[in-house]
Amino acid sequence: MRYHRDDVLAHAHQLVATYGLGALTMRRLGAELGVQPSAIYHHFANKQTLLAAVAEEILRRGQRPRTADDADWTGRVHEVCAELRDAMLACTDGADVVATVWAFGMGVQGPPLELEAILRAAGLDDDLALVGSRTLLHYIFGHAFEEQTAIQAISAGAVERELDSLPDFWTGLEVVVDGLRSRVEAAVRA
Amino acid sequence: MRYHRDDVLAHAHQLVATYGLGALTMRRLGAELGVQPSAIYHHFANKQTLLAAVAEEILRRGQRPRTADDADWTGRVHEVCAELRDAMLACTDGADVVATVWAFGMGVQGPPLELEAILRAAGLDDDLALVGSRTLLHYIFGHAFEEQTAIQAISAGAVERELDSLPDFWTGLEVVVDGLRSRVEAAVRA
DNA sequence: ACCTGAACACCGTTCAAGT
DNA sequence: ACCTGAACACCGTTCAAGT
Repeated sequence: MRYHRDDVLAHAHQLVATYGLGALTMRRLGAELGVQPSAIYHHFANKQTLLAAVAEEILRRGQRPRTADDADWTGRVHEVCAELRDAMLACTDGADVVATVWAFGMGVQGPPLELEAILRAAGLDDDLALVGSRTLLHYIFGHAFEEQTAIQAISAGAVERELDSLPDFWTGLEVVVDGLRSRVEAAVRA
Repeated sequence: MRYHRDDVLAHAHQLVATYGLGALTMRRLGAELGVQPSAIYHHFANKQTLLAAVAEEILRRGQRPRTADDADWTGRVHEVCAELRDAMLACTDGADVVATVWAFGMGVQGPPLELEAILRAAGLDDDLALVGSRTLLHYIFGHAFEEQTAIQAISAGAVERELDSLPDFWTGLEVVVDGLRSRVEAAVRA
């Protein structure tokens, strides 16, 4: 059996989604495809590149059509944040994968660019739109990573942490959005 | 030569601080101490436990005396956030280590508890103080992790990202604090 | 274009046994 | 209490060679 890049990527994504990031191994991926580990290197330069592709795939699968709602910037921010969060939570270790790839500056540029554009359209200058976009991202990544890790740690039996000690996602997001609102109002007044 | 737990921990911390998280290996740690890899397991149950101890050590070394300034809660929040951030940035991969250990719910409880207490003292109820503390933490972890990774990627020659595309830490923190301020003012009015 | 086979230089962890 | 020595079951990556 001979594979293309997309076949290998699909299998890599399925491996992560089903068994978690720890299961994504060049050797295991090769074995599941019935191929030598070294064969993977024909499709991806190294594991980091493969992982970046998996992150993009996680986001791609989570994409939803935007509801045309140009009136309120906060509604548009919520929509993008919810899509990003849901995409990560739909995949085992999804937050870890996406946040790691993002931190290394490899791809995962859709959501941050979209948030930046929304904040600029709301009236913020370029610098503040960048800061706002990144602050939202850090919050979303941090919350999703923590929530996902806690859920998995609990379901794995290592009950060292209680699920109810996890604060609600939307309450925290609202705090950040409130902070941005004060900047938007100041910008609109000027 | 025979070692105690603290000797092993000090060497593990130094390994991470000098060469990064990737250099922290049970085998390498043993080799540097002139001991078999299996000897480490006499002092730490496994690598995860050792890593948690390293995270605590990173925070311990970054501890600073608090300037007694009870008047303004925002000043106290800034102080804790700055200490946490500086502690992580003082160690190679410090943000990665501390955020990972935190997400796994093993230790690293000082800063979040301190932030919670400050927010409660400012007038927020328990739920909002928890949300606020976590939101600040996610922001600090996310920003420090990204900044540290970018700096190291650039200094390693892999210049795929520009340092000036990193938004300022304090501007983003101010956005979150502004969001919290609106909650504190609402709580004080009630 | 896609893959094999073999090798290199590593991992974490366990466990019986030693002092 | 602290460590040895050996083993088990893995890693990512390279590279010449095959079809």
